Order: sequence, then C-alpha cells, then structure tokens
Amino acid sequence: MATGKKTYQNTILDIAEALKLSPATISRALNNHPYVKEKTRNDVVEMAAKLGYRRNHMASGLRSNRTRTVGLIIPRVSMFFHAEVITTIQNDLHKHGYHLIICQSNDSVRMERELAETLYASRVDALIAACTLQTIDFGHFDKFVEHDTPVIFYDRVPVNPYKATLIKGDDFQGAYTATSHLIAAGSKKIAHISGPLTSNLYQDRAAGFLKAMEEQGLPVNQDWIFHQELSHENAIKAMQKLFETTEVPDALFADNDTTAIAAIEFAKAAGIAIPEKLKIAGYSNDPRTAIISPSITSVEQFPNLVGKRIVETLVDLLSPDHEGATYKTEPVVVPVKLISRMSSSTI
Amino acid sequence: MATGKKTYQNTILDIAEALKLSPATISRALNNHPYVKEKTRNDVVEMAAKLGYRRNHMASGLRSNRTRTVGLIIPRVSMFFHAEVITTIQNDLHKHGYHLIICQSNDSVRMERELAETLYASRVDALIAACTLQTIDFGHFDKFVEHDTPVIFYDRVPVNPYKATLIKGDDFQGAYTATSHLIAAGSKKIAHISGPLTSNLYQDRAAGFLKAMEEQGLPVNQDWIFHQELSHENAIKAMQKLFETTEVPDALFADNDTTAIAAIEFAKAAGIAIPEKLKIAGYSNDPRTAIISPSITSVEQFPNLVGKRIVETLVDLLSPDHEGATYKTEPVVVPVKLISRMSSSTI
DNA sequence: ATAAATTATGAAAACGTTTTCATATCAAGA
DNA sequence: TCTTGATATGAAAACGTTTTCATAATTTAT
Repeated sequence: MATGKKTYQNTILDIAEALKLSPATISRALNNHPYVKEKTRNDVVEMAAKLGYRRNHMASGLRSNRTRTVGLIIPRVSMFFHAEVITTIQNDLHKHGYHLIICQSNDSVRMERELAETLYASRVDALIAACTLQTIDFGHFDKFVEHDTPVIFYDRVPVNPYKATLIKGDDFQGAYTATSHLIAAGSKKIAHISGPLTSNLYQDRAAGFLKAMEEQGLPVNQDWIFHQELSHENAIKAMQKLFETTEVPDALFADNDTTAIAAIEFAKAAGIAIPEKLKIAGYSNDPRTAIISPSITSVEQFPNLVGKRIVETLVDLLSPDHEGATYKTEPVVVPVKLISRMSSSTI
Repeated sequence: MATGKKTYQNTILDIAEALKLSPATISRALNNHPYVKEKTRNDVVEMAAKLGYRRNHMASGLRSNRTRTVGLIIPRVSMFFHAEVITTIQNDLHKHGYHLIICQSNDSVRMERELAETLYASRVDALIAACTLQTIDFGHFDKFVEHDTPVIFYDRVPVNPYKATLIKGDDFQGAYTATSHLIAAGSKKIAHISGPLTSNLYQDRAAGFLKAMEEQGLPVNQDWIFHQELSHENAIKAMQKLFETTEVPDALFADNDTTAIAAIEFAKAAGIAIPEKLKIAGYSNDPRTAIISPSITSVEQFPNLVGKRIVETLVDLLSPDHEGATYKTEPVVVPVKLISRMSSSTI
C-alpha cells in the first residue's frame, strides 16, 4: 500500500525480476523459442503459473503484428445452419488460443463491405466469410489477400477464381440425391424452387437436379423451375403458380427448408395430400423439418463438420511454420446426406 | 520503392507529418478532447479520412487500458433465444464501435469459469453472461467486479445480490399469464413441468404458476409438478408419469418449448386429443411452436428487446462521463407476451 | 589446445497510441 | 498595458510485449 506496487496484473517483467532473468528471455521461453535452455524454460513456465501471468494480447499484438483474433462475417447468426457452424468454429478456435469476432451482414452487401473494412482495420489474423447472396463483386476482400491474411469462404463462395480457401457442402450431390430419391419414390413430374443463380450454391443444386432428371429420362418443365429469393412469401407465390393450371407436378424439390415448409402449408390449405399427391424434399435439415407433419425429407449439411474443416484449415494456414500460399488451391468439399422423412414416403 | 516508406497502414504520425502538427494533437483531435481548436480538429479528421487512417486498436488499448471489446458468455449460440439476443447485441455494439467476443460454455460450469478467466485476461471492457443452469457460485466473476469492469447478467441471473446489472424477462408474469390463460380456456387440473429451482428463471415461473392457480382457487397437485432439466427425454418421462394414473391433468404448462413439443408428441402417440382433452402452453415462442400441429401457445420473450436493453445499459456504463457504480442497482425487466395458438384453443 | 560453430542470454529499440507535463497562445478583466 | 485564467499545442514518457543486435557461454571440429 505504501509502496508503489501495482496490483492489477503481473507482467513479463515481474517474472524476469523474480527469476533474475531479462524480459527477453522470459518472452522467448513463453513463445517456445528454440534458443532457451530447458531448465530456464521450465522455471519460467512455473513462475508464470505461480504469478498467474497472462500475456497482454494488446502489447503482444502491437509488437508482433498478430492479434490472435479471427474475424467472421455471416448473414445472420440466428439461421440454424450458421448458428451450428459458429458453435463449432468458436469452440475449436478457442482451443487453439484464438479469439473470434463475429459480425453480421444482415444479408446486406453494403454492410458486408463495411464489416470487412472494420475487420481489416482490426488487423484480424484471418477472415472467415459466408457472403450475402447478392455478393458478386468480392473486391472488399482484396486487401486481406494482398497483405497475406488468409481468407476462407464457406457456404456461399465466389464463382470465379479467388486467392482464398473455399469450403462448401456438396451441393451438386445433395440436389442430385434428393431428386433421385423423389424419382425413386415414383415421382415423374418434379418442380424445383431454387435460389438465385448468382450464387454457386444454387447453380450446383440446379445442376444436380437436372442431372438426376436427365439420367432418368424425365422431362424438365421450365414453368416448374423457379429462381428466386427463398422466402416464405415467394414460396407460397410459386406454389400458387404451380397449382393454378391443369397439369400439376407430383413432387417438389426445394432449395431450402423454409420453402419446403411453406409448400406443406400451401398443400394442406389447398387439400393436396402429401406424400400421396405431392412429394417434397427440402434442403438443410432445419429442426423444423422433423417437427412439422408430415415431416420433411431434407438434405443434412453437417454444419459441425463444416466448422471443423474451417478451423483445421485456418490453424494450418496460420501455423508459424506454414509455407507457401495463404490459401488452399483446392476447395474443401464437405459431404451431405439425405434424411428421408414422411413428405417423400411411398405410402 | 527506393525509399524506406512502409506501405501497410497510415498512422497518427503520418497525419501529424502531413499537417505539420504533433502526434499528440492528432490523438486529441481524434478523441474529441476539448482543448483542440475547431479548425485543427476538422483538418485532422479530413486528413485522416483522406489517408484512410484507422486507429490501431492494440496500440490504443495498450496505452489506455481499454480494448473496446466486450465479452459474452452463453451456453450455446445455436439456441434460438440466444441466437436472437446475440444478433441484436452484436449489431448494436458494432454501431457504438465495440467488438464482441462470443464464447460458449456448452452449459458446463467448468468451461464457463475458464472462459471468464480468458476474457478477463483479454481485458474486455465489459462482460455479458447468460450463465449455466448449474451455476450457483458466481465467484469466477468477482475479478471483473473488483476491477470495476461492468458485468451484465441476463436470462439466468444470480439469485443473491451481486454487484452486477441484471437483465431478465418477466418470468413471473409470463408464467402467471400463461397459466391464467389455460384456466380461462376451461382447464382446472393443470400440471407444470418446470426447470430446476436452482435458477431464478424457474423459481419465478413456478411462483407465477402458483399465483394464478391460487387466485382462481384451483388446487395444486404436487404429483403434477416436475422440477427437472428441460430435455425432450425428461419431458416424455414426465408425461408418462402424468398419464399412467386414473386421474389425469387437463392442461400442461411447460417451462420451455422443447418440453411442450415433446408433450404434443406423447399426446399424439397416446391418442390424447389436443386441445380437447389436454391444453398445452410452452415458453419462449420457439419457431417450432408455430410449425407443429397443433401449433403451441407460448410466451414470447422478445430476445431482440433483451439485446437492445443490454447494449443500452452497457453503453451507458462504459461512457467516459459515466459516474458512480459500474452496475445498475435495479434489475431491468423486459416484458413478455403470451402468443395464443391451437394447443390451448377452446374449440 | 584453439578456432569455429552453436546455443543461450541481455540491452535496447520498436510497435502506435495516449497522457502527463511543460509551454505557448489567446481572450478577458483589472 | 499587464495579469490572469483558459485554451491550444508539443515533447517525451509510458503501456507490455517481441525482436534485433551484441555478447557470453557452451559444444564441436581441427
């Protein structure tokens, strides 16, 4: 009290003093620098623990120009798929001593651009991004690439080559499997409510759908294919269009579960029996698909696996002895799996 | 190129040089220090914009001992209520120039303790926490309080007085309203599946339930009251107990929607008509409650409002001209609202 | 045994800000 | 006009690390 002793947190200098060593040695010992005697390192680690030393990230980051922080930009944390991905990313990154700063674009390109700017200014060590569906120009990520900050895109990824790592679900396979499943269940006249083709996601799913149809020699009715924002309202509108004519489809492949749910609601209201008259498959395996009746067949995307892959990749790219480019040249593809439920049952 | 000019980011020194001023003045101008001439400030701000200057958080934080970062500890980001709260907190904090570091305890007290430790070491300017249901000892937050770092608890808050700000839903009112609603719909024999009484949440809801029953002069059957972890399995077990005897309840008030959903499933399987033979009300207004059939009456907690209140409070407590304690003495109570659906309908 | 190479440590600078202290300028009061 | 007090700026220290450079200690090669 009478002394000028500070009471807040112990620093590297306190350890140095206690051990009669220089701060430089303490720093080296704590950072696993090779040129530190085994005994010295042990002493330091022990004393650090004893004093309850915690590295000051700001001082460390200022000097070394590394923040041990990763930035994440996503449309919304409250979307089921993303919430699950984040859960894993956050948990796994924490194990590796990294912080995660989560930012939401609210599906606005302008916001996404602004957030990228902010995160760049915050000197994050790496950036993870699931872009907006409207993001076509990826210029706001250039800064990162130019300064060798790894960028990882997942879910919604650039269509054109970009110096970043891509991690995505197997959308082609998912759509192909779902469509094949509907066909195998006896459907012949299949409609497809898809998202906008500006996104790789929906391009791939559209291709998977077409491949399955073609493979089974089924005609594709262009009036039954919709490319639109996958909202509840849009889905209802599409259903109205589909069922206002005399010839109606006997199955629907929807690119997300919100659309599939809306379709069920519409069918119930219109007295269309599911799965007898109309079979439905959705995408993402949202928890709601298991709850609604009839329950909805959907494509599981394994968000936790996606998160795991992201962190694995990142840790590799950020490891001090990583060599070469700051991105993987080959996209990492995470498998998907069809979860079959009542909405596509044969009875 | 030939010059030693660095190309990375402009600093306060670059602005100083460009304007023939000292770095001190630049800093003051940028931080709205009163003793800076109007013209000077304008010049500085203009030049900063021109040079694309962005404050280096680490240098700033190191010197001023403020990180402009807020820590958040929650059980899981993928729970609907929390996902929504986070969405708002993150968006609003961002507007005020704060970063948010989100950490998940996975509902483990040990993890929660560890995360508190980490966030403390990270020198967050404030901490927001939604504790584990098992958290009874709040000692791991003492450090923050002792060092005048504001702590805000929401949702699950300490029962005993603690030098922190409490933000919670009106659980008493929610339970009271839901129960009264069931009674008004004609129910007389109401069961209650509640969470463990170690948490304020369930204490308040239990009290609200009892108040409503008492007020209407209805007897409370202790065999029909459960205090347990609110999982799907536990809910099914409770339902089995409730319906294995001759005298069965005609309504159920469930402390969360997972339980209410399980109850619906059980009732469907057991051939108990809802709402004719059994009326059900849940809690949280999870999206699934609107989807399932029959749809479930539930208590909306306005997560976005909770998030808004949290940030408001925080910004106030962190504002440089805030005086007095680092916490609010009175808890902030966010209103709730009953959403009436089919599961409690009178027809 | 001596030189050379390797390993281990310390001194001091550096990172980019904020802040204290000193000093200069300015407006107002006598 | 000269003080005074307020306003405005600058010089330099400080925050806690990491890192460069220099040097000391140790091992290996000759």
